[in-house]
Amino acid sequence: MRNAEKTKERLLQAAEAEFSQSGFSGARVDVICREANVNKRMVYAYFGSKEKLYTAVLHNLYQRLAHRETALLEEYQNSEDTERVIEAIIADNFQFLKDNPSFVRMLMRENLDQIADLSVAMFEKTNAMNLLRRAIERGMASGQLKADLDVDQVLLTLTTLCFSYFSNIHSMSILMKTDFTSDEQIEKRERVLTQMMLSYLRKQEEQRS
Amino acid sequence: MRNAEKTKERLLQAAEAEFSQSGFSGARVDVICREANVNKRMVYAYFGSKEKLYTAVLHNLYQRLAHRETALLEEYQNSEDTERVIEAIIADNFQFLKDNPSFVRMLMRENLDQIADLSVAMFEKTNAMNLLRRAIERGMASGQLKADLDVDQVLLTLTTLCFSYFSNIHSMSILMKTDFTSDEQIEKRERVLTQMMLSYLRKQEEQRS
DNA sequence: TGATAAAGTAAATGAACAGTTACTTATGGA
DNA sequence: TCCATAAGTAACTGTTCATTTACTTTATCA
Repeated sequence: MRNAEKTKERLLQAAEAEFSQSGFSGARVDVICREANVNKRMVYAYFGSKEKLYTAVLHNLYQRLAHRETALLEEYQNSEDTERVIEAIIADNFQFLKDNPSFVRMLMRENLDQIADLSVAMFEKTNAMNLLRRAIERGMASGQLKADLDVDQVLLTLTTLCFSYFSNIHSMSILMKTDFTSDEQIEKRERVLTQMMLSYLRKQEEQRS
Repeated sequence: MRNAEKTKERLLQAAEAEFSQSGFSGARVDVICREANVNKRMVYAYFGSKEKLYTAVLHNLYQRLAHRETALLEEYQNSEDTERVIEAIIADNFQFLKDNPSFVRMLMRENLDQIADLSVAMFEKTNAMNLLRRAIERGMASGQLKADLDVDQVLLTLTTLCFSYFSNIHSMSILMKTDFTSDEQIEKRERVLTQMMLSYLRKQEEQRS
């Protein structure tokens, strides 16, 4: 009946929903407690303050991301097939962002608010970026990809294209009168982006349909 | 000494700064008043409520955008040169987003919060999107561009790439250890994006260096 | 079994804040 | 010049909310 771990877990989950929905200052500790079915007192017992609860939520989300990235890295770090690696990274990104809408929202808020130190620390450890960078550099060296690519710009483009599909999905749906939140549209977007990026990166003579 | 118009204007400007900085619930009416050097009472006399003040700020920003877009439309709506039109639209987007960081922030917040009715209404009137659509369709018909493009996806890509450079500029600067806010980097990004999009859209045989 | 520490509750406290009220001062037309 | 009205001020009100306090219940192990 009494279980500190479970209670913490429920608080964390409710907090993730509330903070990603309403932001730090918009979020209500009372709402979090109501949703979690936990007494307000426990927030302070377990987390210390609203702010520390927010940080815990953020930390938790970055953990999930890091976990996926590690798996991806292990699978592909020795792959010679540049195009497969790029495809896999895009696919992984799409899957993660689709499965974790609150991650998308929290990251948007981090971009708006101040980029908490925690985020800075996590960004610096990110693996997928390094994997992608190495894949592109290897592809350029081996002649699979164009030789004159600006690697940083390519990374920027690719990362940005994945993330912003999800972060601007609402305004874009209105702007283009299409529901981009459907699975069908998400899959389509992934396909289009992958093809576009590959066709841009590939050497001309290796161009395929 | 007393001037209702000037007072309103000062309030609006201070409100734009405060709302885009802190969001609706994070923004403090007292801060807006202090910055504007205006008594709190006047917010309620002139705008009615915090919420209506927010709406006025948003409206004002959309007006600025619409103004630019109309000018762009007049200049390019009859142009036959698809590539020049695309270049001009990207250039205009970059200029506007660079000059109006609070627009970027407010739009991010609209995406996060709920997309106010006002935003929906403004999105529906947007001109640059239609101009771009027509330019691409014309380019496809005339054979300047690939014939099998998915126009909606291209519009999505282009709009997104411009906006998200500015909206994610902070996390990206950290992630890639580069200050993307400098004029130099902004110009570089515009150049790279323009070239990338054009090289992707062009028919293969018309490919240039 | 019963004492003690952990888990949980309900209600209070006080600060921050949006919105109001009652009042004062400047301005411009009669 | 004076008065009607618009512009502006300062202090107050009521609410919302994060955080605390004082108290109760449950579990565990000596």
